[in-house]
Amino acid sequence: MTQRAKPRRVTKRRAETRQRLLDAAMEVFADEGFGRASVEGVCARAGYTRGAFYSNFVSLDEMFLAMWEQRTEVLLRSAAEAIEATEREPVATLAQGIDRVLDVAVVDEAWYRVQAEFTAHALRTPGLRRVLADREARIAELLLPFLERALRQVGRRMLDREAFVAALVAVHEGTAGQVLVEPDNPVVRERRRKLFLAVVDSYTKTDARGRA
Amino acid sequence: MTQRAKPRRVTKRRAETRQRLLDAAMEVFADEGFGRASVEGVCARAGYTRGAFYSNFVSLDEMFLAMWEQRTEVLLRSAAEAIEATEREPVATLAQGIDRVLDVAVVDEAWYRVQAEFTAHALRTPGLRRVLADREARIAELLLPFLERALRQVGRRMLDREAFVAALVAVHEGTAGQVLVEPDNPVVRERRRKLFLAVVDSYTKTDARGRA
DNA sequence: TGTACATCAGTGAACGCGCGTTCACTGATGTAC
DNA sequence: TGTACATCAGTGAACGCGCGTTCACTGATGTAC
Repeated sequence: MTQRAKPRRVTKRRAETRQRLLDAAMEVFADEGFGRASVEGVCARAGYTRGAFYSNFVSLDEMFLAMWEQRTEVLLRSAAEAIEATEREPVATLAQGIDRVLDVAVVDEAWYRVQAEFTAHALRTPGLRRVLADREARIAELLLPFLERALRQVGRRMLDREAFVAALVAVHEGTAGQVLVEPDNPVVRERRRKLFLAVVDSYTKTDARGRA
Repeated sequence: MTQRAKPRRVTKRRAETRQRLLDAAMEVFADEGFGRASVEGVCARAGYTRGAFYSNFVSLDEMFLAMWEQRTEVLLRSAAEAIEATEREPVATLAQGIDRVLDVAVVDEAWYRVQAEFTAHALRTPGLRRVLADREARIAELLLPFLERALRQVGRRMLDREAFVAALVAVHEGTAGQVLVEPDNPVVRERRRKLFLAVVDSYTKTDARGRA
């Protein structure tokens, strides 16, 4: 029974402000950490006064969620595009397929930091676990068709689809942390690739029909 | 040239206070997040006034590091003990060995949250990456002898020792997150076990000598 | 297309609170004899 | 073992600042004619 009947005029300027604030939030959260970030700090970085924040968000918590969801969405979309580009050039070898997976699963430090803090935050905040679970489901949904096709091109097929995707995600997150802790050590990055290969090898088998 | 010549009397009472503050910090950081925690909050939880904090620590940052190092130390030690208890009852099957690994790599929510935030914090703070890297090295040091022995008992040996441990750690951290996001879903936990098994299988081979 | 008007978006000042940090002080603890 | 003394550990009050939050106001933006 709230008085939100009117559809509101809203528009361009407002949308831009909101977006600039969200972008500034990403930077500030990555630099200082979510917990240490202040409304004042985010607004200053975006070039607004604090009032602009309250005109667009209720709290930093709400803003963090909005920012995280938007960034996640963008990441998934760009991954989807990268994957579609695949359609044209089929995968020739398993190793080549792994490289494609690694191209999609980018290791970005700023995002890793934010993601780590968001996970901790979500585990601490009642309704947010589901948000993380849903994201994992969306990743699976997005990745499976691609994996299926790529594997077929190399004469393989998945044994347990869900478990396979979950394993890839776990390995991505676990090794991303290691890569960032020792950013200048190429051995760590190579181990990451090797572990992906091991997982693909374990969770798939050569297909009777498409052999070689 | 500081005036710290005197060895200071220090003792019991002080050590207890420090410990109570560190314990309170663990609770507060897990509950509210490191960034949101305040000196006041930690002291209140420990039952002291703020002065006690400044008598023992310079800043929350220093305290976080001290607390993290102490907890890490305790975890590693207790893991070492659990491992030594192994000496007596040899491992009969590979699956049994995996169970032992899973017993050591406990998934604890409070600690996971703190660890996630500490990692983000460390990536943000110049000298702290090394601390994380050193920890991984210590884990390897601790785990390798155990893994070697257990594998021998099952007639297997490691192909690349360092890569193997790194893979186990990555898989532990990646799947721990998944388990905590869906704590009531037994499938997720089972997938974790399965992934550990896959890794062990990939990074080791049956030993020519000790076959069956 | 131009103008007059209504509504909105963001400003900036104001208020107050929580808390970081300091410090003189006192009860606790260890030491010397 | 007991006592007197020195030093320390933690207290609690005080100060001030950063910042969250509110709100009357104004320039910007869209709408109607």
